[in-house]
Amino acid sequence: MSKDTRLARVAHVLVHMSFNEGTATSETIAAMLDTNPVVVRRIMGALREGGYVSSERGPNGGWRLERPLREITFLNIYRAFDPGSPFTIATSDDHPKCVVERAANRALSLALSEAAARFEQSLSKITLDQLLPRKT
Amino acid sequence: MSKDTRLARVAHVLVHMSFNEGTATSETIAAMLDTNPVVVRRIMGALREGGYVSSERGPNGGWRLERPLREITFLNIYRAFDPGSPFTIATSDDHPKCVVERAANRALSLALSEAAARFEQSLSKITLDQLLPRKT
DNA sequence: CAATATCGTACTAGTAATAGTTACGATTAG
DNA sequence: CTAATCGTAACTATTACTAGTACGATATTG
Repeated sequence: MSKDTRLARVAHVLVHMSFNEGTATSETIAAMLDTNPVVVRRIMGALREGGYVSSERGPNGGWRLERPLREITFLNIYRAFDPGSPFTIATSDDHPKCVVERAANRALSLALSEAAARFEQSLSKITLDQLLPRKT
Repeated sequence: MSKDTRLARVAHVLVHMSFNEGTATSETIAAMLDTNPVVVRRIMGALREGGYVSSERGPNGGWRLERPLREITFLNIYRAFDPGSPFTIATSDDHPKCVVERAANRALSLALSEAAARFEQSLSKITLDQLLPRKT
């Protein structure tokens, strides 16, 4: 599978958007990310549902940042994408009735959920304003 | 990407192998996992390098468990597979010179490595003998 | 109302990892 | 020598993504 880079990319974009009041079009943002406007619409669309950005159609439309950077965390963004498991590792399903397989799956699931909880905890501490360049 | 189920599957197999002294052929193990002997050889081959199992060729050959279950942890198995990142999430690489992107990548990398450390810590506490059915 | 800018979205293509399969060679017991 | 078994290369299938194409919907402007 190719990796999911949406979180890092959109964090990057939102910080740049905060530099310019007004709206940025999908095309402009796509140029920033070396990609296609459709990719941008998909990513930004997910954030819109959480109220972090808004969009307007038609001429002079585009995307607008709706919250200050310090009020948006990596966890907010991560959850906006409605992600499945962030792991490439999963339990097995060969013999669902085998008590040994079930015990192995239970142990692995616990380790995965502990790691996922730690990941979300770390994400919750990162706000977008922390990404601003220091003004020495 | 399809998910990596090797850890759960091989843990299951090793526990069953402990029930029978002697060797188990790749074919026998493959039947247990509903798969093909070649898949088994690939998975078991990785464990052989860590000394957890050994293999013998020729008639009456097969795979033998070389360590007691309580001395094999999920972390031992996980590392035997020489895994890359266990995450589906990665940093972005669109504008490596942009200070904002770099800051976003740094923050995300830290969260990922904290979660990975937690995962390995959890795996290190699971020994295979914990998967044995309780004899009430 | 016409023209154009812009988002919305369904559909297809590309990608990267494990899983599965086939084929065949190497080794060893008897 | 024969048969059982592992070793491994090469190829295909599956899965779950991201990336890209095409076209429709909507809103502004004159």
